[in-house]
Amino acid sequence: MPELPEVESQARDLRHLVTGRRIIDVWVGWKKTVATPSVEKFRRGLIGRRFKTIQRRGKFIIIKLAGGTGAPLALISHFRMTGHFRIAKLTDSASGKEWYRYPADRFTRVAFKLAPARAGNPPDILHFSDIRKFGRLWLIPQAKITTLPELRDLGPEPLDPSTTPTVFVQCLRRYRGMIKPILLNQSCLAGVGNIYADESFFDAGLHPTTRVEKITDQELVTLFKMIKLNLANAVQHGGSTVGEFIGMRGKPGRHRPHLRVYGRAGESCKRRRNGKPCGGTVKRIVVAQRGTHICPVCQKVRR
DNA sequence: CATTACCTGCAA
DNA sequence: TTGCAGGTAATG
Repeated sequence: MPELPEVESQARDLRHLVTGRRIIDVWVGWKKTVATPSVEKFRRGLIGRRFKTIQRRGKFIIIKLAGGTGAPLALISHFRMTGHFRIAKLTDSASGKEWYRYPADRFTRVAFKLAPARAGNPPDILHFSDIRKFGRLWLIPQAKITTLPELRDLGPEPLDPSTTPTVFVQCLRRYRGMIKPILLNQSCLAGVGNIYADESFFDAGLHPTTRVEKITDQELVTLFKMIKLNLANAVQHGGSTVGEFIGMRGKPGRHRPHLRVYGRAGESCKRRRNGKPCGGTVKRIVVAQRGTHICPVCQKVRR
Protein backbone atom coordinates (compact mmCIF):
# COMPACT_ATOMS: atom_id res chain seq x y z
CA MET A 1 0.00 0.00 0.00
CA PRO A 2 2.75 2.04 -0.06
CA GLU A 3 3.11 5.39 -1.70
CA LEU A 4 2.29 8.78 -0.22
CA PRO A 5 -1.44 8.83 -1.11
CA GLU A 6 -2.07 5.33 0.24
CA VAL A 7 -0.15 6.05 3.44
CA GLU A 8 -1.99 9.38 3.83
CA SER A 9 -5.29 7.55 3.45
CA GLN A 10 -4.33 5.12 6.21
CA ALA A 11 -3.11 7.93 8.45
CA ARG A 12 -6.44 9.74 8.09
CA ASP A 13 -8.42 6.60 8.85
CA LEU A 14 -6.24 5.90 11.87
CA ARG A 15 -6.76 9.44 13.11
CA HIS A 16 -10.51 9.00 13.07
CA LEU A 17 -10.55 5.48 14.45
CA VAL A 18 -7.87 5.26 17.14
CA THR A 19 -7.04 8.76 18.42
CA GLY A 20 -7.30 8.75 22.22
CA ARG A 21 -7.64 4.96 22.46
CA ARG A 22 -5.64 3.03 25.05
CA ILE A 23 -3.58 -0.06 24.22
CA ILE A 24 -4.30 -2.92 26.64
CA ASP A 25 -2.36 -5.73 24.97
CA VAL A 26 0.09 -6.28 22.10
CA TRP A 27 0.79 -9.46 20.14
CA VAL A 28 3.85 -9.89 17.93
CA GLY A 29 3.64 -12.79 15.48
CA TRP A 30 6.71 -11.97 13.36
CA LYS A 31 9.57 -10.57 15.42
CA LYS A 32 11.39 -8.85 12.55
CA THR A 33 8.39 -6.59 11.98
CA VAL A 34 9.48 -4.81 15.17
CA ALA A 35 12.60 -2.96 14.03
CA THR A 36 13.33 -1.52 17.46
CA PRO A 37 13.45 -2.09 20.41
CA SER A 38 13.24 -5.76 21.49
CA VAL A 39 9.80 -7.36 21.29
CA GLU A 40 9.55 -7.38 25.08
CA LYS A 41 10.34 -3.67 25.42
CA PHE A 42 8.00 -2.94 22.52
CA ARG A 43 5.10 -4.63 24.32
CA ARG A 44 5.91 -3.14 27.71
CA GLY A 45 6.28 0.35 26.21
CA LEU A 46 2.96 0.24 24.39
CA ILE A 47 0.67 -1.40 26.93
CA GLY A 48 -1.08 1.27 28.98
CA ARG A 49 -0.32 4.13 26.61
CA ARG A 50 -2.80 6.01 24.41
CA PHE A 51 -2.68 7.13 20.79
CA LYS A 52 -2.34 10.90 20.94
CA THR A 53 -1.54 12.27 17.47
CA ILE A 54 -1.10 10.67 14.05
CA GLN A 55 0.96 12.23 11.26
CA ARG A 56 2.41 11.10 7.94
CA ARG A 57 5.98 11.80 6.81
CA GLY A 58 6.82 10.46 3.35
CA LYS A 59 5.71 6.84 3.46
CA PHE A 60 5.99 6.66 7.27
CA ILE A 61 3.22 7.09 9.83
CA ILE A 62 4.26 8.68 13.12
CA ILE A 63 1.97 8.05 16.08
CA LYS A 64 2.75 10.01 19.22
CA LEU A 65 1.69 8.26 22.39
CA ALA A 66 0.58 9.65 25.73
CA GLY A 67 0.65 8.13 29.21
CA GLY A 68 3.05 5.78 30.93
CA THR A 69 6.14 6.81 32.83
CA GLY A 70 9.40 8.14 31.47
CA ALA A 71 10.03 9.86 28.17
CA PRO A 72 7.05 10.24 25.80
CA LEU A 73 7.13 7.60 23.07
CA ALA A 74 6.28 7.42 19.36
CA LEU A 75 5.20 4.42 17.30
CA ILE A 76 6.41 4.67 13.71
CA SER A 77 5.39 2.47 10.78
CA HIS A 78 6.61 1.84 7.25
CA PHE A 79 4.52 -0.45 5.03
CA ARG A 80 7.14 -1.30 2.41
CA MET A 81 5.31 -3.43 -0.21
CA THR A 82 2.27 -4.99 1.42
CA GLY A 83 1.85 -3.66 4.95
CA HIS A 84 -1.31 -1.95 6.14
CA PHE A 85 -3.40 -1.31 9.23
CA ARG A 86 -6.87 -2.72 9.66
CA ILE A 87 -9.29 -2.40 12.54
CA ALA A 88 -11.81 -4.97 13.69
CA LYS A 89 -14.16 -5.33 16.61
CA LEU A 90 -13.51 -8.13 19.06
CA THR A 91 -17.13 -9.22 19.33
CA ASP A 92 -16.47 -12.93 19.64
CA SER A 93 -17.40 -14.35 23.02
CA ALA A 94 -14.29 -16.56 23.04
CA SER A 95 -12.12 -13.48 22.97
CA GLY A 96 -9.52 -14.68 25.46
CA LYS A 97 -6.32 -16.29 24.26
CA GLU A 98 -6.32 -15.79 20.51
CA TRP A 99 -7.81 -12.31 20.32
CA TYR A 100 -5.13 -11.30 17.82
CA ARG A 101 -6.50 -13.85 15.36
CA TYR A 102 -9.91 -12.19 15.32
CA PRO A 103 -11.11 -11.92 12.68
CA ALA A 104 -9.00 -14.62 11.04
CA ASP A 105 -6.14 -12.99 9.15
CA ARG A 106 -3.15 -15.14 8.23
CA PHE A 107 -1.12 -12.03 7.53
CA THR A 108 -1.41 -10.15 10.81
CA ARG A 109 2.17 -9.67 12.01
CA VAL A 110 1.49 -7.39 15.00
CA ALA A 111 -1.84 -6.75 16.73
CA PHE A 112 -2.83 -4.09 19.25
CA LYS A 113 -5.79 -4.67 21.57
CA LEU A 114 -7.54 -1.37 22.29
CA ALA A 115 -9.72 -0.69 25.33
CA PRO A 116 -13.40 -0.22 24.41
CA ALA A 117 -14.25 3.24 23.18
CA ARG A 118 -17.16 3.32 25.64
CA ALA A 119 -17.99 1.14 28.61
CA GLY A 120 -19.94 -1.88 27.52
CA ASN A 121 -18.50 -1.87 24.01
CA PRO A 122 -16.16 -4.65 22.91
CA PRO A 123 -12.43 -3.95 22.53
CA ASP A 124 -11.10 -3.20 19.05
CA ILE A 125 -8.12 -4.94 17.47
CA LEU A 126 -5.75 -2.87 15.37
CA HIS A 127 -3.98 -5.26 13.00
CA PHE A 128 -0.68 -4.55 11.29
CA SER A 129 -1.11 -6.96 8.39
CA ASP A 130 1.71 -7.58 5.91
CA ILE A 131 1.83 -10.47 3.41
CA ARG A 132 5.49 -10.09 2.49
CA LYS A 133 6.82 -9.23 5.96
CA PHE A 134 8.89 -6.28 4.71
CA GLY A 135 6.96 -3.70 6.76
CA ARG A 136 8.51 -2.35 9.96
CA LEU A 137 7.46 -0.75 13.26
CA TRP A 138 9.64 1.35 15.56
CA LEU A 139 8.95 2.41 19.14
CA ILE A 140 11.26 5.25 20.12
CA PRO A 141 11.29 8.33 22.38
CA GLN A 142 9.57 11.26 20.68
CA ALA A 143 12.75 13.26 21.14
CA LYS A 144 14.51 10.88 18.74
CA ILE A 145 12.00 11.07 15.88
CA THR A 146 14.07 13.53 13.89
CA THR A 147 17.28 11.59 14.40
CA LEU A 148 15.92 8.16 13.40
CA PRO A 149 18.13 7.43 10.36
CA GLU A 150 15.19 6.25 8.24
CA LEU A 151 13.43 9.61 8.77
CA ARG A 152 16.44 11.90 9.04
CA ASP A 153 17.52 11.51 5.42
CA LEU A 154 14.08 12.01 3.88
CA GLY A 155 13.58 14.82 1.40
CA PRO A 156 10.83 17.43 1.83
CA GLU A 157 7.09 16.76 1.61
CA PRO A 158 5.89 17.19 -1.99
CA LEU A 159 2.53 18.69 -0.98
CA ASP A 160 3.89 21.09 1.64
CA PRO A 161 3.71 24.67 0.28
CA SER A 162 7.23 25.35 1.57
CA THR A 163 8.51 22.74 -0.91
CA THR A 164 8.86 25.04 -3.90
CA PRO A 165 9.89 24.08 -7.43
CA THR A 166 13.24 25.74 -6.70
CA VAL A 167 13.85 23.46 -3.72
CA PHE A 168 13.15 20.46 -5.97
CA VAL A 169 15.33 21.61 -8.87
CA GLN A 170 18.27 22.56 -6.68
CA CYS A 171 18.19 19.22 -4.90
CA LEU A 172 18.15 17.28 -8.18
CA ARG A 173 21.11 19.29 -9.47
CA ARG A 174 23.27 17.61 -6.83
CA TYR A 175 22.81 14.30 -8.62
CA ARG A 176 23.70 12.82 -11.97
CA GLY A 177 22.30 9.77 -13.70
CA MET A 178 18.84 8.55 -14.60
CA ILE A 179 16.00 10.64 -13.25
CA LYS A 180 13.76 7.77 -12.15
CA PRO A 181 16.06 6.06 -9.62
CA ILE A 182 17.03 9.47 -8.24
CA LEU A 183 13.38 10.42 -7.75
CA LEU A 184 12.64 7.07 -6.09
CA ASN A 185 15.48 7.36 -3.57
CA GLN A 186 13.38 9.75 -1.41
CA SER A 187 16.17 12.29 -0.87
CA CYS A 188 14.70 15.12 -2.99
CA LEU A 189 11.04 14.35 -2.27
CA ALA A 190 9.53 12.02 0.33
CA GLY A 191 6.74 9.65 -0.63
CA VAL A 192 6.97 9.28 -4.42
CA GLY A 193 7.06 5.60 -5.46
CA ASN A 194 6.81 3.57 -8.64
CA ILE A 195 3.21 4.33 -9.60
CA TYR A 196 3.25 8.10 -9.18
CA ALA A 197 6.75 8.41 -10.63
CA ASP A 198 5.64 6.70 -13.85
CA GLU A 199 2.44 8.75 -14.02
CA SER A 200 4.33 11.99 -13.48
CA PHE A 201 7.01 11.24 -16.11
CA PHE A 202 4.22 10.50 -18.56
CA ASP A 203 2.42 13.77 -17.78
CA ALA A 204 5.66 15.71 -18.06
CA GLY A 205 6.54 14.04 -21.38
CA LEU A 206 9.86 12.88 -19.92
CA HIS A 207 11.42 9.49 -20.49
CA PRO A 208 12.33 7.96 -17.09
CA THR A 209 15.86 7.04 -18.22
CA THR A 210 16.77 10.63 -19.11
CA ARG A 211 19.83 11.76 -17.17
CA VAL A 212 19.10 14.69 -14.79
CA GLU A 213 22.01 16.67 -16.18
CA LYS A 214 20.28 16.61 -19.60
CA ILE A 215 16.96 17.92 -18.26
CA THR A 216 16.33 21.66 -18.25
CA ASP A 217 15.18 23.57 -15.16
CA GLN A 218 11.90 24.25 -16.88
CA GLU A 219 11.30 20.55 -17.55
CA LEU A 220 12.07 19.77 -13.91
CA VAL A 221 9.58 22.40 -12.78
CA THR A 222 6.95 20.78 -15.00
CA LEU A 223 7.82 17.37 -13.57
CA PHE A 224 7.44 18.75 -10.06
CA LYS A 225 4.02 20.18 -10.88
CA MET A 226 2.90 16.86 -12.33
CA ILE A 227 4.11 14.99 -9.25
CA LYS A 228 2.11 17.32 -7.01
CA LEU A 229 -0.95 17.01 -9.20
CA ASN A 230 -0.83 13.21 -9.31
CA LEU A 231 -0.26 12.89 -5.58
CA ALA A 232 -2.97 15.41 -4.68
CA ASN A 233 -5.54 13.76 -6.97
CA ALA A 234 -4.71 10.32 -5.62
CA VAL A 235 -5.04 11.58 -2.03
CA GLN A 236 -8.50 12.91 -2.96
CA HIS A 237 -9.40 9.45 -4.23
CA GLY A 238 -8.12 7.63 -1.15
CA GLY A 239 -5.14 6.09 -2.96
CA SER A 240 -4.73 3.54 -5.73
CA THR A 241 -5.03 0.00 -4.30
CA VAL A 242 -3.26 -2.37 -6.64
CA GLY A 243 -3.45 -5.73 -4.88
CA GLU A 244 -4.93 -5.94 -1.40
CA PHE A 245 -7.60 -3.69 0.03
CA ILE A 246 -6.17 -0.65 1.66
CA GLY A 247 -8.90 1.13 3.56
CA MET A 248 -8.86 0.44 7.27
CA ARG A 249 -12.29 -1.13 6.98
CA GLY A 250 -11.42 -2.95 3.77
CA LYS A 251 -12.46 -0.28 1.30
CA PRO A 252 -10.19 0.05 -1.73
CA GLY A 253 -8.82 3.37 -2.96
CA ARG A 254 -10.59 4.86 -5.96
CA HIS A 255 -7.66 6.31 -7.92
CA ARG A 256 -6.78 3.22 -9.98
CA PRO A 257 -9.00 4.09 -13.00
CA HIS A 258 -7.27 7.48 -13.22
CA LEU A 259 -3.84 5.97 -13.86
CA ARG A 260 -2.76 6.54 -17.44
CA VAL A 261 0.34 4.35 -17.80
CA TYR A 262 0.95 2.33 -14.63
CA GLY A 263 -0.39 -1.21 -15.06
CA ARG A 264 -1.59 -0.45 -18.63
CA ALA A 265 1.11 -2.17 -20.71
CA GLY A 266 -0.26 -3.17 -24.11
CA GLU A 267 -3.17 -0.74 -23.87
CA SER A 268 -3.52 2.41 -25.91
CA CYS A 269 -2.12 5.73 -24.71
CA LYS A 270 -4.80 7.96 -23.21
CA ARG A 271 -3.26 11.23 -24.30
CA ARG A 272 -5.17 13.25 -26.87
CA ARG A 273 -3.93 16.18 -28.91
CA ASN A 274 -6.53 18.38 -30.61
CA GLY A 275 -9.10 15.74 -29.78
CA LYS A 276 -7.14 13.00 -31.50
CA PRO A 277 -5.69 10.02 -29.63
CA CYS A 278 -1.91 9.76 -29.56
CA GLY A 279 -2.04 6.30 -31.10
CA GLY A 280 0.86 4.93 -29.06
CA THR A 281 0.74 1.72 -27.03
CA VAL A 282 1.84 1.78 -23.39
CA LYS A 283 5.01 -0.24 -22.97
CA ARG A 284 6.58 -1.89 -19.93
CA ILE A 285 10.35 -1.49 -19.67
CA VAL A 286 12.75 -2.01 -16.78
CA VAL A 287 14.53 0.98 -15.25
CA ALA A 288 16.68 0.58 -12.16
CA GLN A 289 15.24 -2.91 -11.65
CA ARG A 290 11.70 -1.57 -11.42
CA GLY A 291 8.87 -2.20 -13.85
CA THR A 292 8.36 1.10 -15.66
CA HIS A 293 5.45 2.19 -17.83
CA ILE A 294 5.78 4.65 -20.68
CA CYS A 295 4.18 5.74 -23.93
CA PRO A 296 6.98 5.53 -26.54
CA VAL A 297 5.25 8.25 -28.58
CA CYS A 298 4.83 10.79 -25.77
CA GLN A 299 8.09 10.05 -23.95
CA LYS A 300 11.15 10.03 -26.18
CA VAL A 301 14.50 8.64 -25.07
CA ARG A 302 17.22 11.28 -24.93
CA ARG A 303 20.96 10.84 -24.51
C1' DC B 1 25.85 2.12 -11.20
C1' DA B 2 23.91 -3.08 -10.88
C1' DT B 3 22.79 -7.10 -8.15
C1' DT B 4 21.06 -9.42 -4.16
C1' DA B 5 18.41 -9.94 -0.08
C1' DC B 6 14.30 -9.66 2.48
C1' DC B 7 9.12 -12.57 1.88
C1' DT B 8 4.68 -14.42 -0.04
C1' DG B 9 1.03 -14.95 -3.42
C1' DC B 10 -0.63 -14.92 -7.87
C1' DA B 11 -0.95 -15.08 -12.93
C1' DA B 12 0.97 -16.60 -17.16
C1' DT C 1 7.65 -23.25 -12.96
C1' DT C 2 8.93 -18.68 -13.77
C1' DG C 3 8.44 -13.99 -13.30
C1' DC C 4 6.39 -10.24 -11.19
C1' DA C 5 4.55 -7.09 -7.34
C1' DG C 6 3.15 -0.31 -4.39
C1' DG C 7 10.14 -0.62 -1.14
C1' DT C 8 14.55 -0.17 0.66
C1' DA C 9 19.20 -1.64 2.59
C1' DA C 10 23.32 -3.94 1.91
C1' DT C 11 26.95 -5.39 -1.02
C1' DG C 12 30.17 -5.53 -5.41
